[in-house]
Amino acid sequence: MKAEDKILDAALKVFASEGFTGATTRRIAEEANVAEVTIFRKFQSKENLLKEVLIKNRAEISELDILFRIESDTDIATDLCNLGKKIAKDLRDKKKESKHRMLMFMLFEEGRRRPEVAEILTSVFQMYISRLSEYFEVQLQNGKLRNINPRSTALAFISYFVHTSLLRGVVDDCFMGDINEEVERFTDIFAHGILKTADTKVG
Amino acid sequence: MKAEDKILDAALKVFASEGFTGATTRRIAEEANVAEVTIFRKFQSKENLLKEVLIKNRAEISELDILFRIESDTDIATDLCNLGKKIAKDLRDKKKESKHRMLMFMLFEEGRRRPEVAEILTSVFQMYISRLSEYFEVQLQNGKLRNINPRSTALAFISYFVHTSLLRGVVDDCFMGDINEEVERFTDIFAHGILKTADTKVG
DNA sequence: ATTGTAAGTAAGTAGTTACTTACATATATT
DNA sequence: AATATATGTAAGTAACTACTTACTTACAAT
Repeated sequence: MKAEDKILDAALKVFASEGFTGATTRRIAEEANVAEVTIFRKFQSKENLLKEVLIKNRAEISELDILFRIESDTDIATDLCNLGKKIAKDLRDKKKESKHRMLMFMLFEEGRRRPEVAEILTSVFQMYISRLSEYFEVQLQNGKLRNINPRSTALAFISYFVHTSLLRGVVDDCFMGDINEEVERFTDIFAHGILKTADTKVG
Repeated sequence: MKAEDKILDAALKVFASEGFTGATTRRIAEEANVAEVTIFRKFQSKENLLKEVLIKNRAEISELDILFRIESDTDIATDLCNLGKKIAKDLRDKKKESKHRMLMFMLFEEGRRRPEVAEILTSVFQMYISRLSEYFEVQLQNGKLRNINPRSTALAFISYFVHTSLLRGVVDDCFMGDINEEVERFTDIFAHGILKTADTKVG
């Protein structure tokens, strides 16, 4: 792994856990196993390092687009449950040291201070919401859903996952037991909330 | 207003917007309209100032308990909608410069770094969830709800409000139109998600 | 063998920050 | 009037941090 990439990865990690102000170039260098001066040779300034971290991960996030593409199963409740599990799994995947959660934290924290960061958070959310909205829109036209607003519905769905994932980063696992079970419970409520009642069809 | 209180209020404001590390005692002093040295005379250290800010606002937050007490209206959908509007209103109340949102941001941000802060966030959430759970529990025994888990349901409900409130602090209002309308849409879905279907009763 | 490149070591600079000390002033209490 | 208490002004200290400079080492290409 090249020094530049090691630094970028380390920087994301340290920025996410200490915040931009709290992160020191020394710690980033330690984390990356490079000399501190290498950071400045490659990235000129801490400010610019942040910029590059965002650029790199923005690209990575865009590919995440796929995560929100629903593999339709004819059954909406099952669709949502599977999607939910997929999202929840991704937001706590330890293999990639939970890059998405680190990014999420950074975007939320630094977004309040830096418009460029807020702009990224905005566009990421817009992407997620668009994807989900499309799905709801289609199901609405299929006559399977009650009279709901697709965008608001998408936001509500996503809120649960982002919030619990943020919460888990702070209070780890004290509210929630088994994650899959929790997701099942949530998506069950959610699906019932938007579907035309089964009874209506039967009756 | 006494210097001590001016400092505590200013500190919450600055801590919430800049983070603990990013907040300087100079800025807090400016914000409070006191000399910087007064901060140290009253609070000894920045660290200790944070502690006192938490103590003061923890007491204030405990009173918030009332917010989650549901004024029952016999109709669960209406109950939840009213509760939602009450929460949403409180989380953006400008009169108190949105103290709750400032606190929320601070608890989420600093909670990841300071166990004492995480502990507060935990207990605040536990209080909220308990209150709501009780309500769901009762309605469950009244036979009005589907077979849901009260605690998971409470968490899901709260997630929407915390998340949208956090989001609003970063991307202000770009996803959501009129807040009350959004809340109505969400609580409509949510109520339908947990209630025994109307059709069942009719048919 | 020479040169170029990527990286490390070491020392230093300038600015900031938490916190201190010493002294002055205003206000309230006795 | 005298004293105590709360606050301000001003100057300074020690530590830290972003960033620089100068020199060295390792290695690959020519």
